[in-house]
Amino acid sequence: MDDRKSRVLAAVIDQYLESAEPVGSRTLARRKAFGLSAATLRNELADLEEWGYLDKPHTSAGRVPSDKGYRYYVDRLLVRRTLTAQEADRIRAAYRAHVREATWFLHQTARLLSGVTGYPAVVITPPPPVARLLSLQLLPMGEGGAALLAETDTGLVARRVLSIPADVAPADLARMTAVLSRELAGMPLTDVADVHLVNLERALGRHAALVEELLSLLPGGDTEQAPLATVEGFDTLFGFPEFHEVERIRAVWALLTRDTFVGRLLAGLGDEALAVRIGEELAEAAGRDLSLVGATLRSGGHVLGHVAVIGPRRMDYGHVLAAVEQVAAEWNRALG
Amino acid sequence: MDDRKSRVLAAVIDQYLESAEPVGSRTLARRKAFGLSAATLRNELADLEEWGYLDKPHTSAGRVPSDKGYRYYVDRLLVRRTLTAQEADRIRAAYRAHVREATWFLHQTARLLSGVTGYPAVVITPPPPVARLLSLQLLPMGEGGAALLAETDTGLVARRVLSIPADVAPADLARMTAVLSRELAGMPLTDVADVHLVNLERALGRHAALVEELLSLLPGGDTEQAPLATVEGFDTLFGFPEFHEVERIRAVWALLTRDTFVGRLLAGLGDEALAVRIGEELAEAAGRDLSLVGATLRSGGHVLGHVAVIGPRRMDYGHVLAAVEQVAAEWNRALG
DNA sequence: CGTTAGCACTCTCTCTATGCGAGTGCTAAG
DNA sequence: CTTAGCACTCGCATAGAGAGAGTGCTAACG
Repeated sequence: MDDRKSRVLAAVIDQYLESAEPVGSRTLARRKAFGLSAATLRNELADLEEWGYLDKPHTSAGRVPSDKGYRYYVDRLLVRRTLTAQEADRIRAAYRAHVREATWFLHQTARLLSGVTGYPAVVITPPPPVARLLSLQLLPMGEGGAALLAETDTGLVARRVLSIPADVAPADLARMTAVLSRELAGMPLTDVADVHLVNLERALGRHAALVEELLSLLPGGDTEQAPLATVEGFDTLFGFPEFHEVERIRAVWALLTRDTFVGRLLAGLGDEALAVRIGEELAEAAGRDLSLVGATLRSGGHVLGHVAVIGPRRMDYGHVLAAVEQVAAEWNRALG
Repeated sequence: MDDRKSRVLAAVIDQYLESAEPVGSRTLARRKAFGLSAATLRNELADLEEWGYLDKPHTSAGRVPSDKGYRYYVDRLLVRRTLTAQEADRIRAAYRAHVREATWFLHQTARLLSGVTGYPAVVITPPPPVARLLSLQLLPMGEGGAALLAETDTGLVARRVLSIPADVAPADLARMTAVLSRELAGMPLTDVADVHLVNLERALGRHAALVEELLSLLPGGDTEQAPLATVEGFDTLFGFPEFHEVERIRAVWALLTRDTFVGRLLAGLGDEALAVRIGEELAEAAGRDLSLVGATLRSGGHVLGHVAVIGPRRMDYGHVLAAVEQVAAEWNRALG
């Protein structure tokens, strides 16, 4: 792949990112100043196609980048764009808040990314085994109520507000808190829901069953309905020609809301700081038209979660990469 | 409107609800056993059209119900269906949880309604002025953290977990809690964000500014990004032929996620226990193809919020009405 | 030997014409 | 009042023609 071919490939991709339509030799010769005729470009295009960097929708159409083409483009040809001052400010401002709830922050991060890039964004909370319980408090809360607050070693917090039977006194709650803190410290959050400690039963007597039930409502318990993964900015997809048929949109929606998909996808990023997945690399038939730019979010050494922009394969990779990078950097500065 | 015309109107609507296609005299005569010929039905249809109960997409098409037709159908012709045992069980089970956070319950309710009916569902939290602060606690939470818990007279709870400067000791938090409880009790939640009490400043000294900032993060404060209204089950719309063009879907999405729309819409239900809004009754050009079946949710005498199923105007009103009614009843039993 | 002009060919997309089917309104007879 | 018959109206699907854009190949050029 010599230098000229690279430039041709880049030109095709740039053009296609803009127009969403197959790029022909003629338009290419006219638009970009190659100093080459259409005929010469045709030869170059034929080579690039043969090598797998370009596809042809049908015999007499122009060329369209293939996964391999995009991959080469992202890895080697992309001119890394910097964000505008406004965009950078917006990202910085988002991480100045005092709030430090995991879900709130993750939502915030996804919304921010979607807003800045104009594509949908997804986030996922830590893979369950990671978050370990640090402290656990059961606090009286109004009449017949109690708040269950759990802090984890990722520095973030889970909570539930519950109603409890009338015969449980504040003193009982305090005793429960003491027992729970002692018994559960260091336990993965996932396991808390299934806890059935003998010690617990001895210490708490008749309230043991109640406490167990309450614990099952913490995140990770099967009654926790809040999805681990969330999607923001889905509506941006309506604007792209590749999703102008309902079936396409529907397929993407189904994919993004299928509870295992986003999770597995982002978990697949492992601990790559900045990752790009293009088309079939998503390992999902329905995701053939999609690409992803994701980052790993850490807090205190742990992988806390992943965030990613998911958009049409025909994505403005330069811009998105810059945005994701910046967001990850701010996150790490604020919570790392 | 004599009895026979009513039966014809009902037949047209029933048929249209099923097929989503204009109903002609011929099909009507064939399908439903009227003992009348197509020609006679044509006369009846012409009358119903003249009176405004039916529309014609174009001269030589069949008839389609108008808003007025649907309205008459819902008010007088509808045979009230009962839910299946499974559906009823599902609804009952959903309200057995111990959790009593407003947002959790509202999400749950919307998800439930969408799941049972097969249409999208929306909920909205109480109109701001209603929820008044009962108690407010600031609790130490791990290192450099604090939980701000606010309970309101609607029996539900708002909370934030925040980070605080290192020089704020647990004792400081306790003092703040005492001051805040005294000063803010009874205040509408909305106003808390804007609070600037002289008393507060005297009692808290150098921490006053911090507390004010923290308070602004409670719901109602403008930094609270969580939407008041939420939509569940949007994807059900993909299945309906009336939304087979992206533009339609997009318009509905825009409507449902426009932060003022669902709010105004549901607020418009006032305190009607069970309300139906059809097409133009939604008072929104883009909502012409939609209908809504909503209920008012109360807790302790207050209107706590509204929940509604929003779907195509061509909706299974009988089923949806039964489901919404049942959900509202269970809600009131659990939280009323 | 790389580059370019020319040419025949392919394929999609748009436009137009045509015919079919479903439905209507009207009229006249039962 | 009901019904059969009939002429008429639209929408929609199908087919054919033509334009436009693009391709591959060949042969000439510097």
